[in-house]
Amino acid sequence: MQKTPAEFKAEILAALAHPNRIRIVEYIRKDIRCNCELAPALELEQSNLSRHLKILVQAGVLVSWKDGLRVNFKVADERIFKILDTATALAKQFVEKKIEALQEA
Amino acid sequence: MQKTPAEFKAEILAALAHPNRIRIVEYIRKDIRCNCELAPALELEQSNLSRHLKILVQAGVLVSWKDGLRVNFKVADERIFKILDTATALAKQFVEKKIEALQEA
DNA sequence: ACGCTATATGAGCATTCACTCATATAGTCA
DNA sequence: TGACTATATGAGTGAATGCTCATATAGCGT
Repeated sequence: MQKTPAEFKAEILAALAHPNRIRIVEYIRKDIRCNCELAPALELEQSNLSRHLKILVQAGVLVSWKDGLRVNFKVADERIFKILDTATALAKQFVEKKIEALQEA
Repeated sequence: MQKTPAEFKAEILAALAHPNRIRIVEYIRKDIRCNCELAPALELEQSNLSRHLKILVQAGVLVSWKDGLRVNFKVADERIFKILDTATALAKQFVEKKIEALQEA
């Protein structure tokens, strides 16, 4: 079945729309990391991390390649960070507005 | 319970990460729309649409105000479109790369 | 071959999500 | 007031998600 444009956009956003996946992407930033390094750093269970990484790769957020036993990852495109940074700015502004509204009341 | 930074970012992305909600936001773009106009235009059941709109408002993607019987909506911030447009560009590029890879093989 | 390390995946579980139908609420107008 | 319109919400359902434990696979070094 053919995917609609909205479905394509939703897919990449859905891949990013999870706290642990955001932590993974931000931890990797410009460096190259392997699964084995991420698990202890982010305190994620190995199989859980592996599944999150798979989701990110399948959505095109990360690219991965094998290096012996390890699988390395890097962020596929700088624009991923633009999305995250914009989301951060919006979230921050939204929370601040809410606090303002509370203080006025 | 205190929300982590990653959770805040994930929330706004999760609000956007659904095909129907993307369609809603893109239909509204810069215009002001009411629930009653969106339902037939997007072919969404009224209660379903109402719930999607609630999610978008709660995440700060849309702002709403009452006007008589109607509830009107507009997109809260231009940067929402930056996120959507970037996601679109990334999705497009990713699909194209996949097709290339298939043709090489 | 063996053991060891890194990663992937099957199965099961609890939770959340998207949807629909029916009903409730709120505002308008005669 | 009552009829009508617009929106919200309770309840139920099936599907998807995130997690964990256990097991499988794959590549290394001895």
